[in-house]
Amino acid sequence: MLQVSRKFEYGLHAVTYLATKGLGRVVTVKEMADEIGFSQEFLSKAMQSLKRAGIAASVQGVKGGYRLGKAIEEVTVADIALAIEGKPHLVRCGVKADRCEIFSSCHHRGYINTLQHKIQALLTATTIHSLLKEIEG
Amino acid sequence: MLQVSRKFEYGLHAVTYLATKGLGRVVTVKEMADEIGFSQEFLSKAMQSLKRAGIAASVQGVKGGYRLGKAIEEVTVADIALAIEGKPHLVRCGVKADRCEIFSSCHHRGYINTLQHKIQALLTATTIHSLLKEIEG
DNA sequence: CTTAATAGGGTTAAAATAGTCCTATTTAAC
DNA sequence: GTTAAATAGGACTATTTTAACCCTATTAAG
Repeated sequence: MLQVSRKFEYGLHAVTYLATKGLGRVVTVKEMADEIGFSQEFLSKAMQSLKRAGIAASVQGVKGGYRLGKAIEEVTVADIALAIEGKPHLVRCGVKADRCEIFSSCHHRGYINTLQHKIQALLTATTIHSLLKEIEG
Repeated sequence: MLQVSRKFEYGLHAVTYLATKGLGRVVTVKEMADEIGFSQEFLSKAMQSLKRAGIAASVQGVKGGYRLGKAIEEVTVADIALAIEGKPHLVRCGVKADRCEIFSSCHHRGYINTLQHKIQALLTATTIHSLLKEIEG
């Protein structure tokens, strides 16, 4: 429950790396994987997802690599989650459709949706920058 | 990412049921499973977890069943998550131990922990009662 | 003493996650 | 222009987690 996937962790870590050790240059997946100790191939997939979402930008070819695609102040946890995991689908109404009139299944969908919105709002309000600052400060 | 498990969903739904349709009596797992359309056996496991956590109380034997173990105002989403899924372990530092000096792995653990605390605080602040009220109101 | 319920261990099936492998494309350097 | 180092991405496999099922014990009402 509410555990982040490893791919999300890789992405989060990589963004932090780019924002702290990758300023003014492009960083290869190999460097990040070596430094951090992640699987290069798998981190590569995460970077591709981040690139598609505009969070990272890439340079192809020799001397290529990744840099941030936008200011770190503008990257939220929700952005990274969306880029890597796709739309969060917290709600999975297990109630059979034909029972919907019997019990308050719409209430159910309703309040679990409310919960989802609360979590989503929190993630959207949390930038990577702010997380880094909280640790340092 | 951040998707609730079915068991958690079952538990949440059951607590709501007890709080709305189970007042002043005990409700069997069979009744809840039939009404809501869940697997009886699996819901039973969820109820056992809720009972161990004090969220539900049980009566054994014929005419037995479940009722709420505490006031619905006092049951939070975090309580149900903890009862059913165990301690939330959002953080799973994938960084190899011997790399910890090289990169800011403690920062990493630090800020993902900060994120964890934020989510936990939200779930703890959210009672089932408040969710139900938000929908109705 | 039979029946309807919770309690719970153990096993299996299905789904999601994590990781690997291979190939194509891009581009700097020689 | 050939080579080498990098991203891009499709396809596959292994592992882990989740969901579900089966079976037996225990409890208590009638």
